[in-house]
Amino acid sequence: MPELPEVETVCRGLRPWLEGARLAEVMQRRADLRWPLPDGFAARLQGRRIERVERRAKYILCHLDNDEVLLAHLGMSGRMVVAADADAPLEPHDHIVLVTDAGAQVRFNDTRRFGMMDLVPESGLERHWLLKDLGPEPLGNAFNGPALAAKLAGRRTPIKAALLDQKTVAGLGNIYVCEALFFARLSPRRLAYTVQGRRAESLAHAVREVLTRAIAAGGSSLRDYRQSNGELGYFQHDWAVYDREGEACPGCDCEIAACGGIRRMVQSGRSTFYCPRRQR
DNA sequence: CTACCATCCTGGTTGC
DNA sequence: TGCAACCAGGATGGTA
Repeated sequence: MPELPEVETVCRGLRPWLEGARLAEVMQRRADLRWPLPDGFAARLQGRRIERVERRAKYILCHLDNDEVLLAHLGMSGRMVVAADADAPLEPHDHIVLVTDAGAQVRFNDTRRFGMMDLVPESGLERHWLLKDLGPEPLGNAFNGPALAAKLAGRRTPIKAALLDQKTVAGLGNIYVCEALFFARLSPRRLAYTVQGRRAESLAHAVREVLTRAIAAGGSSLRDYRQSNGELGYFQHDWAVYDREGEACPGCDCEIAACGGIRRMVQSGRSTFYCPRRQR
């Protein structure tokens, strides 16, 4: 699912409804998502004020007024839906419902239930087992060519797999890895340790660029994903290679009949889309 | 370290 | 049309 641009869009959509609001009521409709929810989950949220909504990688962090943080991940199919009508009946897979003192409702809906929520003390946030090994934020100051090169040094795994690894850089998923490799003109098969110097510079730049453009478009909408106001993101129309097998490469001017256009292959069990002519 | 696989779930699409 | 197989934006954990 949702990768960094979609999660960023969700956070931006939630802020007007949640920041500064107090949770008047929290409905927990099942005991577990991907993992069990913590003991007393709903009761511990009830009455708390949400001070800030932040994003770290693909995680949503709601900082509460008691120095705890509501940590959430959307998994593959998770959505945060702001209910226009608070009386509207709950949908299937609406697992958690937050009701604010202003009467707004945020419903966490997750069909495949690969998402998670947890309550974490602010002081131990960085040491949380899901956060402690995350690499740098790709849009932060710590992410650049040399930093990426250092992470890739010595790694004999394909660059595609290295970028999907959240320890290398945090927040990329299958779509944006394919897109970034295309713009950096690097083959997804290239071994990670060979991406150094100018290539690492170019890749770091491509990652930043594609994420920035995707956020500006409100993310990509596949089957499940919508912005929290119900609008669709539209970056899926801007994909250069993802889900475009057989189409013409937007960077080459060759005849499709001759080159076959964009290819699809499977790497570590996931689809990779690329242009074999342009990406080396 | 690395690759590979299974796993958690549901639902939409494809192919026979 | 029916039904089964396959596929999907994520991420962990085990094995060899």
